[in-house]
Amino acid sequence: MSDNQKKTIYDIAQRAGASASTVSAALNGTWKKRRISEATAKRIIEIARDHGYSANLQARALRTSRSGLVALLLPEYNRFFSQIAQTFSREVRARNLCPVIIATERDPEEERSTVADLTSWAIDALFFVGTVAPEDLSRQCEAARIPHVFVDQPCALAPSVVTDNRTGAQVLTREILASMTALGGVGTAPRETIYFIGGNRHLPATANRIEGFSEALYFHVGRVDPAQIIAETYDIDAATEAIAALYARLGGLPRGLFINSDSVFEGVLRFLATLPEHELDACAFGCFDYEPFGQLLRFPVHMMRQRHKMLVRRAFALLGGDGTPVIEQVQPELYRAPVRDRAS
Amino acid sequence: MSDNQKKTIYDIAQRAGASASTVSAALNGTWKKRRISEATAKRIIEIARDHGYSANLQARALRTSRSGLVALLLPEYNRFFSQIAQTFSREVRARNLCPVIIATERDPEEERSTVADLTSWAIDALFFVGTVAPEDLSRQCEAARIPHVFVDQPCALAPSVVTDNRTGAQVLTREILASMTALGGVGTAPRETIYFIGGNRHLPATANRIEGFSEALYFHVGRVDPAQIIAETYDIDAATEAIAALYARLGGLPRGLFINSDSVFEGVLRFLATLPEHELDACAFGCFDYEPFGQLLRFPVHMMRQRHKMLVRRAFALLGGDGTPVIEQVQPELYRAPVRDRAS
DNA sequence: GCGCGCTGCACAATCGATGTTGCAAACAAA
DNA sequence: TTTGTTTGCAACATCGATTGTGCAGCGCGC
Repeated sequence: MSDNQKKTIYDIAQRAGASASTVSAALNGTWKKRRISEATAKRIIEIARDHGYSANLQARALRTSRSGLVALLLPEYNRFFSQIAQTFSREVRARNLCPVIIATERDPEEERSTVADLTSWAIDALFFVGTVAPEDLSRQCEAARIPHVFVDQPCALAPSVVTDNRTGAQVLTREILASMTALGGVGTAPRETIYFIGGNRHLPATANRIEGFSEALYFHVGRVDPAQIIAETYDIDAATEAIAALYARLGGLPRGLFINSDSVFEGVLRFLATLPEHELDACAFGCFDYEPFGQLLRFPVHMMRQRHKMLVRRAFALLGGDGTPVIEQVQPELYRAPVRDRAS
Repeated sequence: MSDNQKKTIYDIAQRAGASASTVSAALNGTWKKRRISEATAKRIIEIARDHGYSANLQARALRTSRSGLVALLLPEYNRFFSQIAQTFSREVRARNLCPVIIATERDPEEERSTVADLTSWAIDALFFVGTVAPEDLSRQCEAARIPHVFVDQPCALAPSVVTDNRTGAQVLTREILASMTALGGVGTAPRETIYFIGGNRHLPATANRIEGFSEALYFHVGRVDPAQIIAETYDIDAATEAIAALYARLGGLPRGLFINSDSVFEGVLRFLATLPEHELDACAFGCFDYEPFGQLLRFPVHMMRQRHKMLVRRAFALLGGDGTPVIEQVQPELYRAPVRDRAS
């Protein structure tokens, strides 16, 4: 029925015996404003449908200088970021826009050039998740007048939505301490206390979690030893080494462990899997990230789940604002691991 | 230094005392072909850089009817698909193109309309991963003359790259059977044999895995009971129920379990976590998907890792072809779980 | 001094959709 | 009949980059 050639408004105009501008108005819904009779509009719309017309979006974007594209920059597709991507994708499509998601692999130069590319595409808005150099990126967007928001990693120059890492860490730490109490109490001796492991203390997220951790711990036992905080990197292999080193140094596991992310969890677990079960039973674990498989281990692990839906929704809401730098905090949720019954 | 207004080739042309066409040629590298002197070209390029010029990609795409966008459609961002997305993203960017990744949530209508949208964007190529209605989508692309490839789910009308599920399932099954032998042997009695659990027998991937499973099993014990195959859905809750039902029916775990995907694994594990350890030790597990946490459980799980990089690379290679329907198979890799020593 | 070929560039048409402006026809008011 | 007013639509310029075509100027041969 429809020729397989590309259709333009001019083709439709010819078929309808109307002009291109009339067709345009009919199809993009502005026909009322443009005083096109309802009859003409309906007729054109039908003809367009019959011929399988679909607008050339480049042409539209060129003319209107709005692309209908909304972009998300993320470091990589790990579990957390993938969830963010998923929600982002839904939210964007719900607004009849097109999501563009790009992983920049934590490379600042890659971030820069990607933003430049997106600028050339006349992106309507830009979301940054966990970027390395927020301020630079914000300036870049500012120059191109692109509305933007930061998620998970705050920026001093633009609206940001982040997890309340400090409070979250306090809550998680308290939960671990409670479990430790059940396991024989919290003391100040190396083997009787809790350790914070993983993450990068120079990044805001980790820094805030360390703060919350320290506060909760200080409140409980009155002191915090810097040696209790091991936070140089999120690297998974480094995590395995770090926990092994700690184990060697203490002559066993400590009574509590605050694991600072999914990837660190995986690394730590690699070591833990080599230990006999009774050693694991004598340690209380908490992880600041939610990992479904964490529920399925043979020992309980408390987890802090970041609310990716809320983060993304708030970010969208902030986009509507005037771009003033604010930092919104979203509370994470505690998953409280049930105490396993060791019947067998 | 540079005004914060948008720059066009006309602006640059003025600054350079040249014409727009010369600027265009200089900037997009065709200046040699167009007999622009090297001196002029260099000068223009420098001026463009100084003024922070970046081409309007809509205009370019409109004129050339090539957008430089390459799209990937996937059902959702689970672990496997996220890895695919990651590699896809890299490969596309390595070719100086822009990746557009969209999740269609396994909804055929969503798939259709997304492809229509992408068509309007004059996408250069389209990758489909795990789509519901491959043939319809292929016809749609054909009509719009968009080169396309199917990954992970074959299409009868277009080039496809899929994991060799049949051979993979054979290998995995053999591995599980070997472990079962060590656990007391493979028999035909319900508790002494192996079960296939999860996935949808009406989808090609699962169907092929069932084939491979059956072949390996038949070769080993000479018979396969249809009751040994439980494959109605990938749903995670359904998996928990299915394994619980099986456990109830058999009065315990069977001696071997073939788990047909990451999500099914999670569901099954939810049930397994409630069992005493010695019951788990008496069963050999295999999972057709790779899940890092699977290595870290207290019992061994063999896993088949799909080679996402290879899948994506082959898909790119097929794009170069003439679009003839072929199905390329990629062998998955076996992760052979070490036998845990139960010292403690 | 004329013609020829080459070099180096400018001109202008074009891609498809948008929206401002203009202009007939229809109708109303006077 | 003349003068407004509204209705319904067509013409045309425009967004910014690409590309076929044209044409000066120059060197060279004869």
